[in-house]
Amino acid sequence: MPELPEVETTRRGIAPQIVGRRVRDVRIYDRRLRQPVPANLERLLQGRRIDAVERRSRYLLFRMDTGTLLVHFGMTGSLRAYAKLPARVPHDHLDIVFDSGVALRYHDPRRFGLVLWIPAQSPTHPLLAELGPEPLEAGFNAKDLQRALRGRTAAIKLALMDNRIVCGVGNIYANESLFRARIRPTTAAGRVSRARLARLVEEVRATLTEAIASGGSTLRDYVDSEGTAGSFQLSYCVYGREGLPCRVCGTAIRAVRQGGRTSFYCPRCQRR
DNA sequence: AGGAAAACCTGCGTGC
DNA sequence: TGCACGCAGGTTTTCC
Repeated sequence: MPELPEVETTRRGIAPQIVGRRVRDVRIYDRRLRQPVPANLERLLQGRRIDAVERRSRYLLFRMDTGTLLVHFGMTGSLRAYAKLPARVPHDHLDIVFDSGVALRYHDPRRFGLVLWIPAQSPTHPLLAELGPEPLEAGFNAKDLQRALRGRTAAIKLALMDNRIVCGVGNIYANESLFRARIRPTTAAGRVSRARLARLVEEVRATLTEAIASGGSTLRDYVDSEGTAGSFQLSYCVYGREGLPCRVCGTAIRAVRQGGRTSFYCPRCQRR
């Protein structure tokens, strides 16, 4: 499910329901994720109050006085809030029940996701230590981006999806942002001019902001914390549109493989 | 050291 | 109907 807009949509849906609430019960059904769900998670969370729900890159961070619960959705993970939990279905991994009766359920068929505990006194967690700037914050700008990409021969799209350069931009939104900035995904990152990088920064911001406003994208199964589907997939210009006419010029959209992922672009609108 | 490829998983659509 | 194959929103590891 998750690029930044889907994680942020989930955060906004969940936070008002659980901030200030205490964990009444934790039930774990399947610990198998990218790393096993911690053996003592139940004890760590029991009775703790949620002070805040934050997002860094595609990580959700549930802040408590004793530490932070870190949740990542991998490719297919999701977190939903329920006033009353429904019957379990395959790939439900765990429930966190609060004193209000609201419960969060984590579901992840492919198990690329993560549920980890970070103690309050520990240094920056390795997963968070090397992350680049947030794309919607001032740290993501043409000047710093140009410095980061100087001399790089890797394709601009791969750089855009590199969490050390800028975090949270995945395959869908990298493709869409590059189309809107009129930059071909295969162009060497170090060869994109400052002016074009400035345009790219603006288009990444606009694309993500619009996607969040649409509640994210629902491709196969993603729904927000309330179970509502996102609608940004209806706005795609290039993603998943190989062979279909460009919405701007009518030229057939092309697909190419980069870094094991499919890139989509308009050969006429994105010349270099 | 940068960069490409493979690995980790399950589910679904397609084509034979 | 069944089966083989390829592909999918991410990240890490391995290999050149």
